Amino acid sequence: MAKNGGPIRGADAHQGRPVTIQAVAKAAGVSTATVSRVMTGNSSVRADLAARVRQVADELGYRPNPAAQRLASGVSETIGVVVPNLANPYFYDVIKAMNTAAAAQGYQMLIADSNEDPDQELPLSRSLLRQADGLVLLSPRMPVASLRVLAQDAAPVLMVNRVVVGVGLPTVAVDNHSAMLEICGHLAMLGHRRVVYLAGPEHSWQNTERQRAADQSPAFGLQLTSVTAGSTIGAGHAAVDRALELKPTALVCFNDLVAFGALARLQELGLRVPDDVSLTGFDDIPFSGYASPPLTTAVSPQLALGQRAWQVIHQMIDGKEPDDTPLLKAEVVIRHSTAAPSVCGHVASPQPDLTGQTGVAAG
Amino acid sequence: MAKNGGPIRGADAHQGRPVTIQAVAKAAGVSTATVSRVMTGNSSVRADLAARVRQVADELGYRPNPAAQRLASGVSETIGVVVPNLANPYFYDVIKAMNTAAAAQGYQMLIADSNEDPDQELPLSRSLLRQADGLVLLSPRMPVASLRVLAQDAAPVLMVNRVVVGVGLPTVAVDNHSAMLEICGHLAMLGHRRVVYLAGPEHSWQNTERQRAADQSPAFGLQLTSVTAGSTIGAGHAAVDRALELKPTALVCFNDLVAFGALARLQELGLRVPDDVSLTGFDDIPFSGYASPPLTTAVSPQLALGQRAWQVIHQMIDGKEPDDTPLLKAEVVIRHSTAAPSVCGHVASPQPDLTGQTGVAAG
DNA sequence: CTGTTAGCGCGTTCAG
DNA sequence: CTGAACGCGCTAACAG
Repeated sequence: MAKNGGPIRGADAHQGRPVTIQAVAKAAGVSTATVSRVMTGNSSVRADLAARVRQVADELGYRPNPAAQRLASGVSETIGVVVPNLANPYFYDVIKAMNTAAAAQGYQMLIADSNEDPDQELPLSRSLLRQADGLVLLSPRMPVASLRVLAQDAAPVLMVNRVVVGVGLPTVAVDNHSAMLEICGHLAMLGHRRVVYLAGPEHSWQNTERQRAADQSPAFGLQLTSVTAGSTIGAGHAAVDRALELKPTALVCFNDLVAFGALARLQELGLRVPDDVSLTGFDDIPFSGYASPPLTTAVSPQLALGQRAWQVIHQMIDGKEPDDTPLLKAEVVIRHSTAAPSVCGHVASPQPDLTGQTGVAAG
Repeated sequence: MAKNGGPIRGADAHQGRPVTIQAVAKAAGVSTATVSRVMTGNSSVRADLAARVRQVADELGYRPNPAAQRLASGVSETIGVVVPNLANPYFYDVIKAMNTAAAAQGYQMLIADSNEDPDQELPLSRSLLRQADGLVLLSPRMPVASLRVLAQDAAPVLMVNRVVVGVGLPTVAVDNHSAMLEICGHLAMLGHRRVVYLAGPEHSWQNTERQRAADQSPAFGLQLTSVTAGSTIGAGHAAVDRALELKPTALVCFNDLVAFGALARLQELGLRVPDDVSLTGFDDIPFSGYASPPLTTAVSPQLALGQRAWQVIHQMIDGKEPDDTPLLKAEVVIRHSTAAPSVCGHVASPQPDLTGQTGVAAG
């Protein structure tokens, strides 16, 4: 009389008690092992028996308890994702792509937001790793020592958009450096000289790479100075005034969000883009093409990145050695926020309604 | 000799075997029950004993297995979230707010994207509900029958931004109707007459509410027609041409994303906002204030909504009857995308550089 | 206050 | 191919 079906002891006696594998087994006149085999589909069961079990399970509305499955098998079909800022369109486009790919294979996503706090990342990561089959770190800002801790757990951990040699973590990343080089080259070709870079978050590898390219721009004849901004619209907005003190003819922004903020501030100041100041972003978030003027930026391939990230982490979970991914290429797309600098410097005098684009050749 | 510590049988023999509660118990010379009590902090344990256990646990790096905890206790400290589109900034801000509130109390978030497919929502919901302590449905599109199925599971399920009477689901929502009424009133006061509403997704309650308000606008003297758009930038972009056939002086958009798309299309067409056509959005996503012109829109309070949603679902999980939440108010914010209609209809002739805002009174 | 003992629901050997 | 039995790691009675 011990285990007779409905142990009425929880609060949910009326109809909420979930159907267990035992209930199905009894109703189908088989053992729980057989039900388990049918449900997982791993072992083989005689066809008619399997059909009967399946039908009974359906009728009873049986759905395995994930916690029990996890405990018994050690598999959760879940991946953890740590992201610095859940409210950045760049990240969530990557997440969406990953999620789509993962969902297609029955995996779900446990997401944690570190709020741009590098010290939060390790604890969050370890916590997720305890519940998920694998972990994806999006643009992690944590110190290398922390990465190392994660790496030696020997669990499937993938870094996206951060490259660190010597830590044994597989990586999928975009080639920020060469795209930023192209952006600088584009500006130089347009005739710009005094340019300022509105830099991103301190611990961001992407910023490091973009900054590195920016620092090389003297090779194109650019005099580039950096001003700290950040990764948000607000940061871009706030950094413009400091940047303008340097009398630049172009502003190169860490990302599109910063460019958005900068654009707004410039317009508040009565400066026109690109007539008075050229402006570039990075990432090509969906809004950038629709801004006015549409932003010149680099298409950081969110979709491909997300898909590739899933592929790699999936392989790792399956115990395969992941294929090495070369850096993904970021295409620079020239839109209307960049043009040749005006002859009279960044504070332009009132001008006729020229549509930009083919402005005055600069000296 | 059965359970002697490190059962070397899995593949991870060297150093990857997690420390179990038993290991801690043995090392501390207490029973597993005591360790459990110390870790959960529910029951009381003699102070010195507790301290010893804690220290041993720390030294061993013990961290409880969540699956086992879940199985034994029935609690996962996880909430599930179903969202129609993981790539919509509006949802993200709500999710981020919820996540922040939830994380502060040790809860995590399992997120599923239904990709605007109403039929995906029920299976996703049931799956999440099996693993989480509660479920939050963001702007669910699923049919009422499905909601009813979820409701009778007697599990904690909360709807956000959808109000359905008669289904027993608690709800947190924004008052879309009155805000939209205000938007229409604002346009009427400016002197607009021919207005078209770029409508949102068919199964969206928010669209229903906004549409309902729009349909009442004849009371203000507006002649409003609706054109189906959707909820994305692309949808707004695509709907403009159809809308313009009606020669409107203003476009009222389902949300800011649609407004963004519409704005871009209008500009491609050489129409100026607001000089030639006024434009309104809804939600006030972070980009709207930075668009050019900045969008007149309604501030759908994402932060408050997310916080409130967490409060309510948390109460439900704790078995309390949730407080009834009145509709949250959405403030209309007038920015620069709306102005009085130009006297000569929507295809304006070249005009002097008037700054908009206080334009000509219309007939 | 503490230890002993059952399970939680399922996957998985191991016999048959 | 199938069933019996064990154990995943932990919490929650129940005794003491």
